[in-house]
Amino acid sequence: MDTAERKRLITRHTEEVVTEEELEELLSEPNPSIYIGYAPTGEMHIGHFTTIRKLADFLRADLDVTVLIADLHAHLDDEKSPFDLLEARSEYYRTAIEAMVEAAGARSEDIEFVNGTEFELDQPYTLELYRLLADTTISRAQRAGSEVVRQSENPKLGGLAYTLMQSLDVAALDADIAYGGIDQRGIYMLAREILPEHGHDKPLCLFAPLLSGLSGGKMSASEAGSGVRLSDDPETVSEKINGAYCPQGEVEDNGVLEYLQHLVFPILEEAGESFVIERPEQYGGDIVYEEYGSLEADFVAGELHPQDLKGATGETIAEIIAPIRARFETEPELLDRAYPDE
RNA sequence: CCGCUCUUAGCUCAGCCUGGUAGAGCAGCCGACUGUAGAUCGGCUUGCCCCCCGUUCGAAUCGGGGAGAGCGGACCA
Repeated sequence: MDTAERKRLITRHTEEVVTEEELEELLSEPNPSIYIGYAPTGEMHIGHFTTIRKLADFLRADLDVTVLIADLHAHLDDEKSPFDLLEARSEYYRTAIEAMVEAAGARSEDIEFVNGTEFELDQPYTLELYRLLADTTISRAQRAGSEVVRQSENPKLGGLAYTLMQSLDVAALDADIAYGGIDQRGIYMLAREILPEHGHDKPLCLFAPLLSGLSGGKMSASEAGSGVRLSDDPETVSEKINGAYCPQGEVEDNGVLEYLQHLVFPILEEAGESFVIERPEQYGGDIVYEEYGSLEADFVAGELHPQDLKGATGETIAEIIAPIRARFETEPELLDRAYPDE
């Protein structure tokens, strides 16, 4: 596989590469590596899946892929996860991520998993962390983490340590590329700024798009109806899609279209399938789309009605998450232990 | 260590002074209207009023004790 093809695989369906030149250069070196970190907090949803799907592309492009289960981070961020649940949630996250990778057509054994507590408590790491703490202003760290760390009237120090630790993780895991949702941009830009000052390599960054919530705002793990959970059954998926904010002809803040663009079509494309919308004769009969662009064009032109679109979208998404959902039906205790109060 | 403030619906808070067992906004749910959703209109749900003890016929409200949170001061001879 040539460099151009590898680059295409790595960057397709992403939001931003920092920088393309650096990526091309990196791909000429042996064994380039990429990592993504997840703080095991709320239950995973299809937004996570859009991001994790890409790991299959990275493997195809012959990158070394590491997934960090950032257990400490889950607690440092305003104690989103109680300390006592870190282990259970880490286990759930790892299983869910493995299932997503498998569903994306790759082998989860090809990915290296590491928990934060396996190295973030070691002396070299903590010493380096203290040096970063000594060298970074509060406002700089706050700004970098503002899209990731929970903001509150009385912010804890943990949120600031979180940001520096995530920056340091890139170096500690020896990753050439830091990958994550575009919300992580602030933190990794900080990493690019401060890691070289402390004798580490400047990481490349690759960002995935974030999906809007179905009610118009950002998708949130804590807001039950705002996104499709991986554990939702087909009926629930359809209900959520049917209830989504989806103004006719409008693309802005339209969660349904975003799901199609960033999740459904990329998967169909990979599988060589097309998107079939069943539609009553009175509204024009069934219609088939091969790619997202023409669907959006029809939608904007008013030739595709939201209700027809929602039906097909719900069904397709339910099929997409079916294998992941099945994984947890065989081991329901994974979810029960991770979220005992739900 | 000392002082002050706060704790009431999922969230933000009002009510407390002048006791009569609780309200608003937002959220949520259900209808109407749109071939979806939203918006709009109509309707509805929800509470250990932080805990314990006391006063009282009656305590969210008054008194005492305690817990949690926030802020400030002091200590730095």
